[in-house]
Amino acid sequence: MASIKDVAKLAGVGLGTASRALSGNGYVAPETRKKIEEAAKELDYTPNVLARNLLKNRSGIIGVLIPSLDHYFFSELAQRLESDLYKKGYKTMICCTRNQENGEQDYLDMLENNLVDGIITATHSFNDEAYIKSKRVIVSFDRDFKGEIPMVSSDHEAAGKMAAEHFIKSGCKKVLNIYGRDTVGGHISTGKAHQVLKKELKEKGVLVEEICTEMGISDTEYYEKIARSCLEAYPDADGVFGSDSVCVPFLFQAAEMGIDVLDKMKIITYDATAVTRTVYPKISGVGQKIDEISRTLTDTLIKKINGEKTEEKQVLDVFWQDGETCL
Amino acid sequence: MASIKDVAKLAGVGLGTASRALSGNGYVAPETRKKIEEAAKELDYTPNVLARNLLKNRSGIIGVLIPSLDHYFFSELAQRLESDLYKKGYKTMICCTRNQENGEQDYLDMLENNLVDGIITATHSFNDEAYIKSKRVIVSFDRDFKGEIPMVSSDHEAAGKMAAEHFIKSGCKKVLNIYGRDTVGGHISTGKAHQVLKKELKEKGVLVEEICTEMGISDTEYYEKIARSCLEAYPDADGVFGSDSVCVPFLFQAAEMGIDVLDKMKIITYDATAVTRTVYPKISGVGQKIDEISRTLTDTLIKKINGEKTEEKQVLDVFWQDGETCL
DNA sequence: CTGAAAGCGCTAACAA
DNA sequence: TTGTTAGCGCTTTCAG
Repeated sequence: MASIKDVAKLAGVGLGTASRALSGNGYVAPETRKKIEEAAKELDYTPNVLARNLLKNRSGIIGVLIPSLDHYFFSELAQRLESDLYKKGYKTMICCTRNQENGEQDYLDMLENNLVDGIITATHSFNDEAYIKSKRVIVSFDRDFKGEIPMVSSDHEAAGKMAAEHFIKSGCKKVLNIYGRDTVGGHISTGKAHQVLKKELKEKGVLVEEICTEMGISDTEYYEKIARSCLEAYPDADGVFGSDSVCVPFLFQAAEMGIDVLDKMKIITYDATAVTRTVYPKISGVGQKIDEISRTLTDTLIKKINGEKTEEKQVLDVFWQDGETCL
Repeated sequence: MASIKDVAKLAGVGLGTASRALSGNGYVAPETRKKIEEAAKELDYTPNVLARNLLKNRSGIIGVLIPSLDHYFFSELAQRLESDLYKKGYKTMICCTRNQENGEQDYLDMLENNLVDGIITATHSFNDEAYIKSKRVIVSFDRDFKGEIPMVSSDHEAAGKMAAEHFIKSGCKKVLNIYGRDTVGGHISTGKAHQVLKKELKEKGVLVEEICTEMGISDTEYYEKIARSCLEAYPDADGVFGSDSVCVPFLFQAAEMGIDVLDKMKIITYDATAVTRTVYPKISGVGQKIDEISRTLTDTLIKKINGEKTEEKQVLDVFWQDGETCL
């Protein structure tokens, strides 16, 4: 591993000169520069970013904390984040906190450690204090740290309203409201959409049945069971509102049970990630603008890194995805 | 940011002693240790890994190069890799090379840069030389660097045979063999499975129609179009072999066109990732053992990091996924 | 057992 | 324009 010292020696110049020539900052005579570049090439020199990082006290790496990658929503979000961060000159360290014993704390330590220049967190599992204690650069997705940490989220309230509107427009009389039990209290998350949906529907005299599922399960069979038991328990339901993980199996379990879902009930999914478009019939629903979320998170993070003032809370629009399962 | 120097000063000890106490290497008197630890706590000291990395010339980070995260197979693989690497004490830097101008080279540079301790590459887009030139630690998934770089892959030949067997057992007479055009010549990849399938089927007198799709497209609509045109062009086909991205839309497009696929034709998917189990009817197919792939890649990489000898080529079994679309 | 000093590879300030 | 020097924060000899 040739160092810049070796290059300088071979080129017959001082250490500083070599550094300036190679890093491109500061004045170097064209001739000298050429000599240095040749020496560098000959020695097959590559700069050691570790040393540079130590000096600048930055690594150019951003930690992205998500529950898991093999989940439609998060894999899309991670994809966008990686891409956006790359464009801004940052590398992405991916940190999946689900399945990992002490993962979140461990990853959070990277900030104190200077291993990452900032963290984008999109998990809900950890206690707030550890985050807030950290004085470094953190931006949160969909999780409210009471103003201590800038947050970006989708307008879950609008999502609930939008869904309610479509159920009502479709003339639904009894809607199954299926959502994951919130593991952390007080955080704004998709739960809000379910609350609003309920309120809106009740006001219009639509019956709402609440079905609580366990959180954080990505097991297909679990959701299939949920779907089956719902279909059995509420044969007269004519509407379903749930996450993609719920609605996709719902659609297919109904088919398997010989129920003509399209005719019998309206399904509205929340998140409307790629699967809901891949399957047939396409599932109608409310979607989060993942690319906009990613861009906003990235921009906010970089502002914070640069010491600029950032907005405390940025709420992004949701959109309606046309499909076959609801008007 | 309190440094170890500050801690030493506050504790009234030498720099080295503080370091030994805090890092746990070397002898320190219990009393002294206590003093140092208290000082560290008081100053809220956290070690700067950047400095440690420079000294040790390692970062504890592994680069994982994949085409994209929002792809069923790769998101699952990335998930497993992150988890396996974490268990071994490494952090994962995720590097998506698709959509990124000069991404692969840029990420590859990280190795030379010392930013990562090793790279697991699962992309097919780049020229081999850049990889082979690099003398550092690389392990490849499903890509043959002619023995220069250890490779892990699935037994695509067995996959082809397995698929053929099932088509034959089901009495198929005309099978559509749908595969992406290989962008890079000579690399072993899923293409091998399609070759073998063709050979095996022909030997048994089964007709095989070859359908070539563009590579690297994750656009649903594109595959829907493919499915439609196949269904129209080959109304008498009774078998389909393709990737998940092909088979899922195929199933649903057929349904949309009012074709009773289950009755009319057998579908065998290759990769059999989670989607193929989520949808109904479940799609039969050949699967790659992603967790085993991940474990093998990780183990091999770590062996290389530790300077141990590694196997040049490790071929892993594929498995049959029972489903409704083929016996 | 402990302190001082050297140095990982690089950049930046200061002279020359 | 260039060379020298002083660190970034840490670990690790090497004396003591």
